[in-house]
Amino acid sequence: MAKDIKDTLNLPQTGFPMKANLTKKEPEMLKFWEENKIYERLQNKNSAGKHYILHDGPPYANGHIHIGHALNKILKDIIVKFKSMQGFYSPYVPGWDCHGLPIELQVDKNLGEKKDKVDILEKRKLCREYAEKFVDIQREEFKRLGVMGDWAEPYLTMSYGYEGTIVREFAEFVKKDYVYKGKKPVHWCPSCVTALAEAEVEYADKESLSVFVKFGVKSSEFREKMPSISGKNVFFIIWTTTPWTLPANLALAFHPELVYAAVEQGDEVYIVAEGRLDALKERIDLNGKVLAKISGKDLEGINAEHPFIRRKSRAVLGEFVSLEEGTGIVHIAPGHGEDDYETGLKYGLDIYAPVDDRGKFTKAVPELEGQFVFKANTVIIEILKNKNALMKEEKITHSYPHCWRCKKPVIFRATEQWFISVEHNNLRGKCLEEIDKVNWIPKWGRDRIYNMVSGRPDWCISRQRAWGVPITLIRCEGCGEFVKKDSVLDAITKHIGENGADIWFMKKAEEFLPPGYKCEKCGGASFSKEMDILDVWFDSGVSHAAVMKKNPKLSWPADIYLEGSDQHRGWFQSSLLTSVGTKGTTPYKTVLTHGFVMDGSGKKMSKSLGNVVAPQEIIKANGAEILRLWVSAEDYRDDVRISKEIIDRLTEAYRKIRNTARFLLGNLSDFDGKDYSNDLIEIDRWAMSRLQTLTAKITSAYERFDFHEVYHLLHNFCVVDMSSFYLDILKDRLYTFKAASKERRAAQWALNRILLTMTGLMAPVISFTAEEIWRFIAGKKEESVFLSHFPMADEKYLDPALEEKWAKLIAIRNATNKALELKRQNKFIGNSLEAKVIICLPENEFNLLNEYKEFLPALFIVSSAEVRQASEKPDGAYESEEIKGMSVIVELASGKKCERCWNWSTSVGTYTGAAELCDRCYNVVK
RNA sequence: GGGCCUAUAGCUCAGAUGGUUAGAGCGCGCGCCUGAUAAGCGCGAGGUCGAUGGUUCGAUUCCACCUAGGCCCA
Repeated sequence: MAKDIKDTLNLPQTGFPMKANLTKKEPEMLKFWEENKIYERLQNKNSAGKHYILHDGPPYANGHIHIGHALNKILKDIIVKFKSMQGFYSPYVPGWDCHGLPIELQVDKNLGEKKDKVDILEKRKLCREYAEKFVDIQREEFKRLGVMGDWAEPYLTMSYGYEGTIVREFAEFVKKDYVYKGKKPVHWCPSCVTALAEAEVEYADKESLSVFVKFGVKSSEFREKMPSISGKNVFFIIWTTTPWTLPANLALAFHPELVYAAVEQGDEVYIVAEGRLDALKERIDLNGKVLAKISGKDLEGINAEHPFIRRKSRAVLGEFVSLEEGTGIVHIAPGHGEDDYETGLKYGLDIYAPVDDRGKFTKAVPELEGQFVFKANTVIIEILKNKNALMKEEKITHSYPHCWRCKKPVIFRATEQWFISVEHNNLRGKCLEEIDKVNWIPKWGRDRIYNMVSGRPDWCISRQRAWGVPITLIRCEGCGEFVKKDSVLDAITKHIGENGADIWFMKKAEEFLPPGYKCEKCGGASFSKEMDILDVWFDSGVSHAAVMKKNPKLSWPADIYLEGSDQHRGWFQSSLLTSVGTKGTTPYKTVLTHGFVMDGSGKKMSKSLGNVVAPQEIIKANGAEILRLWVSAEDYRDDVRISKEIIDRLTEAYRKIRNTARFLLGNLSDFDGKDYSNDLIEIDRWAMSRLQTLTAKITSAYERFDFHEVYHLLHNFCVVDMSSFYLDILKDRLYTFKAASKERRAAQWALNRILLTMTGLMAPVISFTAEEIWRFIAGKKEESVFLSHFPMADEKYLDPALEEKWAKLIAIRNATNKALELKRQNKFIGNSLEAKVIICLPENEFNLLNEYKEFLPALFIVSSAEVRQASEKPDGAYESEEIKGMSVIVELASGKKCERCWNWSTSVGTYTGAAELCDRCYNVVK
């Protein structure tokens, strides 16, 4: 019998599963997108539309993708999908950065012993294969995330065409005279006779000889600045752990903000930082009287005497000087240290390094010529002693860079390098101007890159490596002049564009020159090729030229670049420099940055801490969809976190969204698709208005790239407006009314609109699920949700006044729920349909609620409801804290429970043959 | 050490030109329902708004310093 009654209801029916089973379903959906060319069709559909170009920053083709890659690519995908659904022509051409050291090192590692024997072309071939392998791996991993794009035709910085563009852009810099050869200190292994990159350096403890050295100062230097010590025997004291760099000393650095003290000891006066006096008392027995003090910045320009070479050593200023060690005065050898080099550039000092490839002194230092630097330490100490310039020597153990191949200590040594000048042609100034034309999101990105560009040195573009695009310059063997003739540069560009950069290593220098070419300077006919490799940042930096300009689908400049905030120093800057250098303007209109992915406690992930979360694991356990939801839920402007709890919470949220959609689908299974908009009752119009408000807010959030708002808005809509309110109330109408009644059809019409809109709104984020829902929606025409237009708020249904009015009704409903809950706790009622409520309200609220008298049982989901004036409040009523003057009485509803609709009614039992039905149900069923 | 940034309930996020008991959702606890059921509904408990000083009648909101954390440099 009960079963029969149930059959008279319109219960939800759908094949849309409650359990998502994402790990299995996602690959099927990917196949659907691929086989049906959804991305391609989306592009074709919009090809006449306004362009919105997101230009992909190329990840490095090395290793599997990590969670940071996933964050970056999903963010890009959300933007591309949103813009595309809005009708913008927004093709996404992914790329990879293929050249460079990490790949070369990996190939070297694989080669083992053979690495130094294999020829450069063979090694380059292996590098290319290695990069290709990881391009393929990463491509599959990115596709698995649900990211749509031109995966079949990505850009690779190692493709011949791209290599040609790199050479052409480099040639542009040469033609415009930005490129020069200069010196810069690099890590150098004197045993392997090679430059080393930072990644090839290992730090290990080493015992060194450290020395305190006196630099004499002519007393006349202090006449004006420190008259009290003028006329005395004054010395600056320095401390160094590399005595061998003393022959290259050209300056002494002081901190501008530190105070320096002149200490009298015997007949000499020593100047050291005041803040080091205590420490030095112990270290070098410095305990004399302080005669005078002077600020560091006042010492600038004073000349000291080199202790054993006839040369001045200038007092300069450096922020890097610290009080942690030494004397607060730092010995500066611009050819042998990073700070030293920077300081040297600033003060126009020679980048001087009188040491050869094998770490031996050159003839520039006659007394040490031919001696290995580390061995020369003791000789230098002897010399210092003889000159009475040594205050103290001692052995110390400190962390020192070692070569990762031969494990021997390395040195820092200035070598010839190629540079792009940032001062030439006011490149820096122009970049700074361009920075202010860009929309930086978040806006502090502007300050960050502005400060970096303001302070950056010239761009060192040469690397002593094998894997990359060569610096394609040809040198006259006779006079050393480089050929910078346009026609020659253009010919080289053509060669490389057609044959790839390998051609540079296959042909002789002369083969790149016109037959019979003679040096324009000296007339020489013998030439050699430059063999250094271009910095890979130049490769990716010119992607705006190699990709945006060349790919006919794209346009220039890009609407947006989107990368991690580390790229303010990296790609954003190299792109800016190359673009401003050759084209005069920035290649991007907007730059959006995201933070890094941290573990659940905000700490960075590391193998040693064991807190690394791999995207592959989350995909396997929860599905890429959860990862996508995670990306949207986090505020990526700051660092984002990921943890089991976060993923668990998101999985819950996902289920809620999914189940809401499922409920809608279930209740639409018999919808006839006709227009019932004229039959809507007020709560339906309220729901429609809420839907428009949601659409407007979510659209705006997407436009502002505030995806976490999209997530919260969507989730809250499902939970608050739909599940716990509208849908809960609607069940009675949907289940118990006649299937084709206009009341029920009106509800279905609204639900259909809600479902369609929600699905479109979620599609850029939870694409798999949106597409899955889309397939279950009857009566729509596009094959994929992505081919449908992004939902637009329909003004006709937007009714703020109605929403406001209903906000009050909802408040009263909430207060009523509290009263019902008390009775439930008392076991007075269970289901709220067992109750009748009597609501007593003050004038305003009474009038409002009284308008809805007939609707109140539905609103409160009770069997009966009555409204009274506050003055009629009986004793023992529940008094609301939230709504002043409101009180509620909960009574048992009169009559009996209708077995069909479960409402209590006095009409139950009055129908013969249908004693278990209420009048409403009787009339439906009869 | 420098540049830039972050810190609000267990989690993800709101919020205030400084002004009554700081919000939401989830989770958690208690309960209801069994016609969204590995679902749905209700109620409730959770926060000295990172710490300390200062400005102010009043600061979580402004300022300074500190701590923790992050990116990039050194």
